[in-house]
Amino acid sequence: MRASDKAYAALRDDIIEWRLLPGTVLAEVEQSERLGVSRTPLREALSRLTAEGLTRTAGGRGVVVTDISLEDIDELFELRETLEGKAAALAAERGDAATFEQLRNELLQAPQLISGADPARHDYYGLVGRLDAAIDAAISNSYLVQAMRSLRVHLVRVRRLAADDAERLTSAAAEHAAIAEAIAAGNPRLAEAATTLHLHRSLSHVKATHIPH
Amino acid sequence: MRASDKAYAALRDDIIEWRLLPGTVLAEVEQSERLGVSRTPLREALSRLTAEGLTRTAGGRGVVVTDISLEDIDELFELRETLEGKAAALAAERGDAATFEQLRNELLQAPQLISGADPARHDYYGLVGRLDAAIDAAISNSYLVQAMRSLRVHLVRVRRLAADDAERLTSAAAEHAAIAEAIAAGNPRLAEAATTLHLHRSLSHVKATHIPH
DNA sequence: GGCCGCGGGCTTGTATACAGAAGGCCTTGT
DNA sequence: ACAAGGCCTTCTGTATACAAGCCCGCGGCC
Repeated sequence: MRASDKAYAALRDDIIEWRLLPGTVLAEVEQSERLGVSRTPLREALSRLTAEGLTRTAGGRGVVVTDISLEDIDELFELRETLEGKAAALAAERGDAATFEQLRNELLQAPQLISGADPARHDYYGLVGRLDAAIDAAISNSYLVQAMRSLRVHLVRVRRLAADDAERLTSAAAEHAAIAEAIAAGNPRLAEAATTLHLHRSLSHVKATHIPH
Repeated sequence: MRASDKAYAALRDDIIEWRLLPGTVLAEVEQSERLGVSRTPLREALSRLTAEGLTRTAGGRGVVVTDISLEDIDELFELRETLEGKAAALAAERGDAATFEQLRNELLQAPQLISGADPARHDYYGLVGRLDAAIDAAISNSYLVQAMRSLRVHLVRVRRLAADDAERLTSAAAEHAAIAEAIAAGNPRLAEAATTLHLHRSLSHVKATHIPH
């Protein structure tokens, strides 16, 4: 693995997991020493982070970790609703029914995973990730996929602000199952509606259980 | 201006204007000598281009200019319709009516600019750019704006493939005026519909007058 | 006492030297 | 003659040294 990739992954995780809090200045020499790489690959990592919006240049004083305000969360979900709604609709038109039927059945049994301990819960997140991947593959639009991918980074960061209690995860699993079912049924409008519903509930949950940093 | 910015702008323009054709390999030493900068800022420029999708890494043999296929154009406009449709709707909800009323009036007089020589036509493109900027400002969603901005780079590149005859530009001006009017009227669904109509006609025009490279 | 200007220190931006890896070509064996 | 293997060239990836810019703080001046 390249040193720049290593530095990028390390910094990205530190920011997403809120180990590097908003406002933290990332001086090049300091971070390069901390991560054990030289300044050149570190600069590339910082460029990528800044392009993604996780950091911003602070005019001659290095780059700083960007903040996420309540308005940012609203804007994020507004775009997410647009993109993922369209993605679900396209998947319903173009996707393979059997694939999503299978995912739906697995999602309906997800509560057993959620109620379990941490390793099982990790399996649940993997299942949701497989649904996302299946949708990405079904829509066959690389530009749309890339737009959603760039959003997911921020969304993971926001998710870490909320309390993922078992109750919410159980509801979310049912909502995901509804999306998969609509896609399997080949109903674009229903798939979009199910996605809208899920995202609104997710947003409400995040805003309700918001943990200040 | 930084050397990396200069190299980025030069390469980006060369690619968008089709002076660097798809498949061209951009070796670091070669390009750094051509543009009069060192390898370090040039690498940063190439990273940015690759992140935008204008180039892609060719596994150990530098980066190559990406191609744009017919399917790419379809995918591009599919995403564009989603994003700009939502943007127009949001602008209708949140925008200032007087601003868009003014833009509509100017767009209705645009045929006079289009029929003229090149400097006037440049004014027309500036006018359309002001409409885009007004929509960007009205929606007040930085994530959506950024997603559209990253798309526009590719769209300019595609536009260079089509013949911008006066007839099409006149029609486009009328379509833009319809969008501005719907936004000024505060009608989100109408604004979205007008945008959908405009984009479909643009896509048809591009595909009809497509110039192979 | 407040404001403007200048200098020191630290930061980023750039250039270049070095190392590692990958592809191509030549050679050699079958 | 063809294929496989190794060497060599050339590229990218990394490290470091150098230059330029910016902010902060101090001092003088109004």
